[in-house]
Amino acid sequence: MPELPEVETTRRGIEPHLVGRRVRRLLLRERRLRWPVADAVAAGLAGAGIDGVRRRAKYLLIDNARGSAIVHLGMSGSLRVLVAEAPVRAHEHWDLELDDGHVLRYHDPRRFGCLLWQPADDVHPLLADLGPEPFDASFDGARLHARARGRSAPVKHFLMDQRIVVGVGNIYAAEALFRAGIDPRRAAGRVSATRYEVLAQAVRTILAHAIERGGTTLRDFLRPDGEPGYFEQELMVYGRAGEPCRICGTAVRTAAIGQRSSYWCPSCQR
DNA sequence: CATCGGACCTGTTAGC
DNA sequence: TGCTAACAGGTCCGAT
Repeated sequence: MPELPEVETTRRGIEPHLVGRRVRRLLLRERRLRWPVADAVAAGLAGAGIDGVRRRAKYLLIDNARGSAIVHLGMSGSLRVLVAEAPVRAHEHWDLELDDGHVLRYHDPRRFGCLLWQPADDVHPLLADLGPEPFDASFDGARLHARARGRSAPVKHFLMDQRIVVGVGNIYAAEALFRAGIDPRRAAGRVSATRYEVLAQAVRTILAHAIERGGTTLRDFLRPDGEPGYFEQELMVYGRAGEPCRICGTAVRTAAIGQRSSYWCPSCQR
């Protein structure tokens, strides 16, 4: 589910409810997420005031003076702010109980997400090798072109590599490559510097627009207020196999690229 | 180092 | 209508 726009939408939704609040405790119903939830997380959070809610790549960081809780939503995770009495549904694996009677509740049927603890002044290994944020100045076509040199893997796969640039997953890789007019199967090393400049801008444009729309809801993504995201209505190729390209009318193609389903317009993308 | 396949899970949908 | 297989937004890890 969640790529950068969904995670950022989640961050913006929960931040005003969390910052300045004190955590009563972490209520864990199921520790078996991507990695077992360590006792250090509850110990790090309990009793401390929340200073901020940040996003790095597709990770959310809930900060206090002792460190940060790291949340990843995996494929099917979502967070909502609810009153503490709200009935618990299936797959709601933990609650962060706040001092104002609300809880931050985590829902994740597939349990590919995680909840980790990062002590202050420490960088968790998962965050150590991440590439630049798409909206940072260090992300540009020149960097993409340089890193792609000699790579034979498809450019779509390259764009989804979080060491190259963070936040781009299967949906937005397809959409950005469509916008840039690049065939997703093309070898990363065989895309020109000029076209990488176009692609970098396309990534920023697509992600920014998706954030404005509250992300993409395909099946179960919900914003923290329970509303779906509305970017699905604006998808140009993702999930549109056989349907006419919105630009030229050619049937949108689909095929697996690196084990992931991909969609593109064979006429607009070369 | 780059690339590939498998692994982790459950729910929904497509196809017979 | 019912059963089964395929597939789903992520990404780590080990083998090659």
